[in-house]
Amino acid sequence: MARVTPQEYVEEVLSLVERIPEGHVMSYGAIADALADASGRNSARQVGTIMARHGGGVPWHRVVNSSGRMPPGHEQEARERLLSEGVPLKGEHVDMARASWRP
DNA sequence: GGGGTGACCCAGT
DNA sequence: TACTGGGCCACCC
Repeated sequence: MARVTPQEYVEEVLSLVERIPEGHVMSYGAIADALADASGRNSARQVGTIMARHGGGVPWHRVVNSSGRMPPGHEQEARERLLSEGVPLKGEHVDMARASWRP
């Protein structure tokens, strides 16, 4: 029983992404877990798809996978932005141990 | 109506 | 953290 429409779920995800403080990042799973009850479904994969389709208006570079890996095709851009915000990077991936953030 | 795809995750090694 | 294998579910053809 979906309490919110898919569009509202997208808005929830984008809203949470905008809430991520500078210098920190959040994993897709963490976002899905934080909004799990908002729609009754929890799948990091759906969050990733949402970001791919509607992440153009939010700091998508602050969202990475659990390994600290960046979205394919935007790795360099994400790396530059994270570095500019002071996010601890470890080579080509984010240092989750220090950058991971939780609402 | 059926099948493949993907900005992923977890457990075990 | 890294690598492998298996699972999950909305979206697209």
